[in-house]
Amino acid sequence: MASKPAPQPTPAEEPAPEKGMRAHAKRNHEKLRVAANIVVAEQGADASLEEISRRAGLGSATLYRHYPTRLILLDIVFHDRVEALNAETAPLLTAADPGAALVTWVRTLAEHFTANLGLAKFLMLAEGAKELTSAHAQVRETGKKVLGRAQKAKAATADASIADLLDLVNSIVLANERDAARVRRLLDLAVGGIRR
Amino acid sequence: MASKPAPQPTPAEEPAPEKGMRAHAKRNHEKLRVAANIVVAEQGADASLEEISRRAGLGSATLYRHYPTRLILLDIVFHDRVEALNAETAPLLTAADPGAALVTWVRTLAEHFTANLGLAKFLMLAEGAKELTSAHAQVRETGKKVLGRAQKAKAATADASIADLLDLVNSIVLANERDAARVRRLLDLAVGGIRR
DNA sequence: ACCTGAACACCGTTCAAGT
DNA sequence: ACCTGAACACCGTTCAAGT
Repeated sequence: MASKPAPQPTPAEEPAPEKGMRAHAKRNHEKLRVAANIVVAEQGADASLEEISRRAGLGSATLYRHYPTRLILLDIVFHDRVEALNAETAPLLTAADPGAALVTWVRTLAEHFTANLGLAKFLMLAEGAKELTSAHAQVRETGKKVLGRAQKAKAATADASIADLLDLVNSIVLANERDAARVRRLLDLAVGGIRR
Repeated sequence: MASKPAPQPTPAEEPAPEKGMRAHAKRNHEKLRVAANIVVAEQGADASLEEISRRAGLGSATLYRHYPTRLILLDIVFHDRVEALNAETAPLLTAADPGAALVTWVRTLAEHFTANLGLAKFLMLAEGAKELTSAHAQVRETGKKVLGRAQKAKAATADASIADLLDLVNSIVLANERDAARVRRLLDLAVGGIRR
């Protein structure tokens, strides 16, 4: 058992060997991620970056080094949530009743959006920046198919595109993000229509 | 004609007589109002108060003296627009077709909201702060009656309240305030419903 | 009575200087 | 290679000091 394998004579003036630096940076990365999760949960997509670095115990410039843009940071924060949303809506693609599936799709989105403050705005920002990763693109793709199936079954108006539908959901969520019951009520109204 | 009615001996250390001061203050008031109109038209309800005072050529503290809260300032800025909206929607209360009147009411609101950046948010803020002046209250009252007539004629779902309807309109407008065509499209969808 | 510079407590973002 | 204090250009709001 060669327990001490001839350590490289690392100069004293260097704070740590390269491997140690990377490990240190990695720990900071992680600290920032954890802090971002907390602060974004509290403040949403517009969370103060200063506050995030403060909670991580680091300077704000370090946050910028690790996450050059807000969108990149939000992408890390919401990655798992987007995947969970996709997993939950996937079965709707083969559901027996396409009309009911569409309603469920809208309600599931609303649930995830109100349960995760900032998620709706993040998806909007990601679309606007055309930085769609596979995860976001899949939200839209699933929605498109669910809507298409409902339209083919004459269970949804042919007028609406997936862009319209996502925009409608996002608008209602953004304006009422902290009131899940209200979001659900307004979405049900919009899906059912006001006029008779 | 007693032209010089024994003027009070105003001390020299006072910069101007009371009447002059009031006129001066009134002019500043007006400068701020004009600047607010311009900047709010550009930036909406969240317009920078610093920018408004800068454009008025005054210190921001002076703005606070004249308009202690943002809501008070917005109330001045939007007063005429709210009255115009009320004037335009009033005939809908006696329109022949209550269902069509409801659709027109929604579209008229949308037009005014997109034509006047910040108006939708101002009305929301005013409701939240319970500082409804008669002008805002009338928007709601007219809407309530128009909706009620449509419901009585079985031309609108009995599920929707005026609060729901205003909230729906406001949500869609706020998220798409700079794209009037998009607002109209999404509102038509919501009024007509997605599901068949 | 009215106005204002300056202060205070915040932002987001960048960069020279440190290790 | 990585981190950070400090700077820069902004906010909204308040207040002592000026006239």
